[in-house]
Amino acid sequence: MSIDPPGFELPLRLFLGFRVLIDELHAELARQGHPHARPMHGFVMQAIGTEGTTAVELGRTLGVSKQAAGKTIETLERLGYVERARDHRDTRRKIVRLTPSGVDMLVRSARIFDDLRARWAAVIGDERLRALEADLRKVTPQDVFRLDVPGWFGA
Amino acid sequence: MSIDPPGFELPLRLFLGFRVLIDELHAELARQGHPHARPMHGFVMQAIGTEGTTAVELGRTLGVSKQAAGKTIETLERLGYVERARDHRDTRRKIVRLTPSGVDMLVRSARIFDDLRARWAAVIGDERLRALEADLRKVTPQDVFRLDVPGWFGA
DNA sequence: CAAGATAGACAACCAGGTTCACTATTACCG
DNA sequence: CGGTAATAGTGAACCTGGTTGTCTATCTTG
Repeated sequence: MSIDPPGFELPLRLFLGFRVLIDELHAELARQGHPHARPMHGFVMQAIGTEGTTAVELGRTLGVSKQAAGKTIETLERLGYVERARDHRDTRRKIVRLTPSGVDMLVRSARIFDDLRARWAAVIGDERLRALEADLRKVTPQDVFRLDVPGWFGA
Repeated sequence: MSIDPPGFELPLRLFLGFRVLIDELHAELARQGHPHARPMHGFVMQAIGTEGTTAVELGRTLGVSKQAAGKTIETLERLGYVERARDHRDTRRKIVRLTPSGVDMLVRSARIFDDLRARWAAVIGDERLRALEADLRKVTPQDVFRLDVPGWFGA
């Protein structure tokens, strides 16, 4: 029959948990040869997927304008994570595809996230972690990609 | 004996949970007369506290440069949430203090966060919510203010 | 009292987002 | 079949909120 914590702790803890995972991911990615990876890069590349996509499509997936998506693609291209080729069936379109380096980054990220999850499981217990994930699924939207991550904070 | 979800779901769910709470907070704040409140404003004002602070101090608390803290204070000042007065014992310093409107916003935020937490409790159960918070405390840093919230995502 | 530290402010820059405007290409329909 | 409408990409101008560097004014201290 303990007293409830103040309501503002919950969002803070959620955000801190997110930050801890993301920070550790990128520290480890840097060690594994991806020092320029940024939090949103992996996320965007996941949205690009193995099939490739276009700027307009990516913008829709991420919930940002096509111009913003275009800028992000440019950055990723400079870093060598994606490449663009024109679509021969529709010469307006430019297909964005992951390069081997981009795929490597995603593969490593997946492995690191699994390791981090295992570390959490070791701390709080396997059952509790699964319960935590199940509970969060109940109070969050299903569509995991429409984070509107970029820019949501200042808007 | 179910299969573990992929590790990348955990950070996403944490972030989504955070976003849901913050978005609902600001929708409700807008309804209650604070339509210009932004996610970081409440956070920064919490860091300013009832005692007041200075730009340099605030920057240290938040983990940003004093210039960035100064810009944020300007914004808050334009919105009428804080005011600056010079310190008579050290005329270099300018003390930043919450205005009544700023205090009102914080008070309302606290109440709304409590309500939102209660809604989560109704969905996943009181015990489970407490367990979730307790577990997150185990895997996140104690110092809740050094979020480095502003700008961490792009850096 | 001179030298160093500190507070605040200004400028230039960067990242990433927005909207508006424009071109090139494709799709549709009378 | 051809003209109109829709779509893909790009550029420009602007906003926010961060950064570093520099400068002045004001303590603080040896």
